[in-house]
Amino acid sequence: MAISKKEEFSKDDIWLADIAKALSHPARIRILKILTELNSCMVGSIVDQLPLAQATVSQHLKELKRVGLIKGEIDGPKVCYCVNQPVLEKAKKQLDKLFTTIGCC
Amino acid sequence: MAISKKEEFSKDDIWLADIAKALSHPARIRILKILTELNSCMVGSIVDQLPLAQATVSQHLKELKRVGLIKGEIDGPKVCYCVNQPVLEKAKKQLDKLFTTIGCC
DNA sequence: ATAATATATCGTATATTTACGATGAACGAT
DNA sequence: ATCGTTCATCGTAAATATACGATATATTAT
Repeated sequence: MAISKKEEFSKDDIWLADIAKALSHPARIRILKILTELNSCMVGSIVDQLPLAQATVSQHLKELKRVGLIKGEIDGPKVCYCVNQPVLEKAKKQLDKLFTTIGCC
Repeated sequence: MAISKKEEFSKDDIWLADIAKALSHPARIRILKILTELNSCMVGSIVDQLPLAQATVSQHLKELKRVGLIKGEIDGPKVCYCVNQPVLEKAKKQLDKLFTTIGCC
């Protein structure tokens, strides 16, 4: 695509677009829900509930981690992932702000 | 990516992911704001405010239209775009539901 | 009819995303 | 030390997204 023009927009818009990108695959939305549903948050448990290979799930987790929506703590050979509430709250706030700005509700 | 697995998720998750995808570029977030700010919503007015070529803006409008977030009415040689409130409201509702589900606020 | 204006679409180049198998790295148990 | 388990990363292939110039289409004005 030649050179990306994304950086020429406002910080806020770039940040929110990036959060939206992290939410733009059903697997990643499902993962967020699974992390909430399960007491355990091992990667294996997530893989079990998705129609995707372990390597693919790992990539999706990486994308969610990249924007800060989840965080992972190493626990022996396992990794325990969970939703990162502060970022989630910021995302909700910014999305609400956008919807208000563009006249919703 | 070989064959997409997106269809193997729930309708709701697919729909919300698709809305998120439409919001996943700062230009498209900016466009939604511009459509609200401007009394006029001609494509030309939008192009003037973005660092992108007309063809590129047209593509972004197409993506927003694809998911129903905006609609365009032909007005002579011009096209008047505006935010599609019902879809916007559904998007907000579904996003709120997601955030509530995953424990936010 | 012709010209000017507004927008969409086509063609194309490059970047990024999605998916997977295979491999590697880290840890716990034997 | 070796083995099994858990997860990330590498390499790779195909799909999709982004960007633009050029062109097509449609309407209004002359």
